[in-house]
Amino acid sequence: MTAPLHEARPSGSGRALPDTQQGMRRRNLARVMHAVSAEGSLSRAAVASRIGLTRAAVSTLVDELIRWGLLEELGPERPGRVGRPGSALAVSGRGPAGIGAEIGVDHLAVCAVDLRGTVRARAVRRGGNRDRAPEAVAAELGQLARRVVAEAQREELWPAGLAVAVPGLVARDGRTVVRAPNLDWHDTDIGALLPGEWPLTVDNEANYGALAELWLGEDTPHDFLHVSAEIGIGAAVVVDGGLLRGTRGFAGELGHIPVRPDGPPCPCGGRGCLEQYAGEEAVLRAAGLEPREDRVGLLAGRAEDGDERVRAALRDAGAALGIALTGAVNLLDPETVVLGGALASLSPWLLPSLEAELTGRTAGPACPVAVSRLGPEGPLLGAAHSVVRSVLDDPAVVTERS
Amino acid sequence: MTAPLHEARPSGSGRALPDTQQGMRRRNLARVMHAVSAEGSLSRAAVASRIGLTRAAVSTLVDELIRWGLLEELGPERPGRVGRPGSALAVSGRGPAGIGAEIGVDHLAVCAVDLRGTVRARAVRRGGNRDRAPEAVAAELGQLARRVVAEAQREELWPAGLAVAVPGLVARDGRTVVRAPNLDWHDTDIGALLPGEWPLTVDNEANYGALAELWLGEDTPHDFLHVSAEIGIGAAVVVDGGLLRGTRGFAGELGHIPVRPDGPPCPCGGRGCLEQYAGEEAVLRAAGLEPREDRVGLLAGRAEDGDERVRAALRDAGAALGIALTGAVNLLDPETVVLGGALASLSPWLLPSLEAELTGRTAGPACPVAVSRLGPEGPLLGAAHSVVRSVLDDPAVVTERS
DNA sequence: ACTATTTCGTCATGGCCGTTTACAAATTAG
DNA sequence: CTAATTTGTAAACGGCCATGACGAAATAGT
Repeated sequence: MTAPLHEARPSGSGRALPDTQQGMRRRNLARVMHAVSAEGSLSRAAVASRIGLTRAAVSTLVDELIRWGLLEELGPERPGRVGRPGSALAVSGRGPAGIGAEIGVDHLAVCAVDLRGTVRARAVRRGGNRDRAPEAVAAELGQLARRVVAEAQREELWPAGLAVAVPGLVARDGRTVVRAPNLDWHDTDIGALLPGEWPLTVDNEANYGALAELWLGEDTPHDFLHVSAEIGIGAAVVVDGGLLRGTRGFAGELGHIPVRPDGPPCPCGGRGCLEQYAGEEAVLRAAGLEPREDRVGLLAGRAEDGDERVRAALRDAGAALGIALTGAVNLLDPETVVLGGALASLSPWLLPSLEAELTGRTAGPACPVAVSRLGPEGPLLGAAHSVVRSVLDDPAVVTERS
Repeated sequence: MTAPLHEARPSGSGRALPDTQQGMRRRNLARVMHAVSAEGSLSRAAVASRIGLTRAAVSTLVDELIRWGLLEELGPERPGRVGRPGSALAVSGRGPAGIGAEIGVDHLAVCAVDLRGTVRARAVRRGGNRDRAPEAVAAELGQLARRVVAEAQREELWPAGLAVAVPGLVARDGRTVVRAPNLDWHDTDIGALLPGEWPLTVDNEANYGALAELWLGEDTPHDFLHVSAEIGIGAAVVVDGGLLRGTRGFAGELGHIPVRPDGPPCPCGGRGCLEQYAGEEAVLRAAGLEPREDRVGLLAGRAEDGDERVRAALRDAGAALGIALTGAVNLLDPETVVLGGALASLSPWLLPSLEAELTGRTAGPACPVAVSRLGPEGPLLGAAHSVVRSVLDDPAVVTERS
C-alpha cells in the first residue's frame, strides 16, 4: 500500500465554498458546467459518469442550470452505440460574458467572450500610453469597455465581470498596479479609476497570457513556465493548473534573475540581471537600432533580412535567457517552458542559443521549450476567459447578480 | 466589487474526497480534527464557530471521533467568561501514530509520533551508509522501524504509516529513489525493499525538512523557500501551505542553478552551478580541509576558532548562495527563506555575505532570511508528522485500517 | 441569596441533497 | 420482432446539517 505524497494545496479556483449541503450543491453545479464546457457537448449520463454522480443527481443539476440559462438542450445525439441515445447538452451562447481588457504600451483593447469561449465583440484603440496619466487611460478604456458591453448586450449577453491585463506588477488585491515601468505608473489604484458597474480584477499581462495558454493552448500541460516580454521580461508560473502568485503577487520576475553576477548594473539594484542581456532595450542597443514604434517587428524584420548584428544580439539574448531558465527549471521542474509575446515572434533567432544553454546545463533530458501560438492576443483572451472561468467555477453567482 | 484573482489550485492535502454527503462528512471530520489539533484544546462550541458549522453538527462529529479514539474529552474548562463552561476536547494521545524514518549518509533513524505531535519512541543507528547496497540499508531500517513500532504499541499506539526521508531525488510515485549521489543509489525502488506492513511514503529529506518547518516552526509562513544541504544543496518550495513538487518531483534543485555561467564545470553538465561554490565538497576544498566524518562540525569548529581560511570559504559560499537565492526569490516571491540542516549550523558565517548579496540585488525590501531552529531533526520529524497529518486530513481512514 | 443573562451541549424536527430502485423510452443486435 | 442495452425521470430512502427549544452551568446585578 502506498500513501499519498503531501502536495501543494491551492484553495480552489474561485472562492472556497463552505462544506455544507449548499456548498456541495454549488460545487457540483460547477463540476457539471466544467464537464460540459470541456467536451463541448455531453449527455446527462456522460456527465454523471465523468464527475462521479448518479444520473438522477445530474438530472436535477442540469435542470437548474438550464433554468438559469447556463446550459441548453441541443436535442438527441446521433446514436452510434446500442441503447437509447442521450440528449446533448451544451453551454449556452447567451447569458453571462467575460469582458477582457488590455492596457498595452502602444494600445488598448477590450473583448467580450461568451461561456462557450467564443469572442463575441471587440474594440481596439491604437496609440501609445507611455507616460499618460492613469486617469486618462482608464477613462478611455472605460469608453471602449462600455462600447463592447453594449455590442454584447445586443446579442443577449450580459457582463459577468471585467478583467484587465496591465504590463506591470499588480498587488494581490487585484486592483493596485504597484509598478509598471513602461507606463511609468507607481502604486496606482487602477481599480478606482475604471468603471465600477462590474466585478473587476486587474492582473499582470504575463499571468493572463499564461492562463490563456493553459486554457486555450492545445497540448499545454498543467505545470509550465510561461515567459513573455514586452519591455521587461516577465514570467508566469503555472502549478497544477493554477497561477503561483507569491506573497506579494510578484512571483515570476524572471527579468531580474542574476545571469552574470558581475555584469552591468541594473536599475533594480543588482548587477547582470537577465534584463540587461535580453531586455528589449538591451537587445536594441546591442543590435545598433533606435527605439521606435514597432520595436519587435523591426527586430524580426532585420533578423529575417540577415542582419548579422541583429542576429548576434538575439543570439546573445537567447543564451542569457537560457541561463536564467536553467535556474528556473531546476527550481520548478516544469513540464515545459512556453515562450509567449514578443519572444514568440523572435523565437527563430532566440531558440537555438537558448536551447543550447538549457540542454548543455541539464543532466538528463532537458525541459522542452515550446512557442506560444496564441500570439499577442494571449493576455486579452486570458483576461476575458478568467471571467468566464469564474462563472464556470461557481455558476450560482448568476442568481445573485442579475 | 472586486472579483477574486485566479490562483494556484492544489488538489487538497491528501486525496480529494468526492462531493457527496459522505465526502462532506469526511471533510468536516477532518476540519474538526484540524481545529482541535491546532489549538491543543477546544470546546465543541469553539470548534463550531471556528469551522463555521453549528454546535449540533459539531456534536455529532465529535461523538464519532471520540468513538474512534481520535479525540478525548478532558472535562469542563475553567470558566473565565460568563456562561456555562465548555467541555475541553483534545486530540487523543493513543491510537494511530506516524512512523518517520530517515536514511542519512552517516546514520539511520526512526521515530514514532502520536496524533498530538509528541515523539513517543525513537531509535538511531550511527554508521555510514555510503556505497552500501540499498537492500542492506533497507533491511536495517526495517529492523529499526519494527523495534520502534513495538515500543509504540506498548503505549497503545498503532502505526498509521511509514514515511521515509532520503537524501536524494524521489519520483512522484513516492517509492523510487531516482538519484541519491551521496548513497550512490540510482533508480532504486526502495519501497519494495522496506517492510510492507504499513502504508509507505518515500520523499526527499529537504521536503520533509520544509514540512517540519511549516508544521512545527513557530512563525513559519505559508509560503517560503527552505534550503538545506547535506552534500548537495536542496531546497523545498512551500506554496500556500503545500509542497511544490514539479512534474517529475524534482523541484527545488537549487544546487544546479547557474551562479557564474562560465565557472568551473559541474558533474550535472553545467558550469558554475551553486554546488561548485557552496556545496560541501567545494567548501571543504576552499577551506583546505580533508573530508572526514563530522564535516559540518569540523567547519563550524574551525570557523568558531577564527580560522580565516575557513571563514573566507564560508563567506564565499554564502555569497554564492545569495546570488542563487536572488534568482529564486525573484521567481517565487516567498515570504521568507529558511536555512535548515547544515546551513543552519553554519549560518553565523554564511549569513552576512548571503544577505549582502540578496539585499544588494533587490529593489525595495529584500526577502528576509531565517534560520531553522529544528536542527538536524527536521526531516525525521517532518516525515513522522506527514503521516500524522494524513490522519488529520482524513480521520475516517482509521475505520478502514484496524 | 436570588434572579436575569449568557453560553454550552443535546435533542427533536425539518429541509436539502445524492442514492437507490424501478420504469418507460429509444436505440442496436440477432 | 424480440432481447439487450442505454438514457432520462420519478418516488422512496437515508444521510447530514440547520433550526429552534431546552436544561445545565457559569457570571452579573440587585
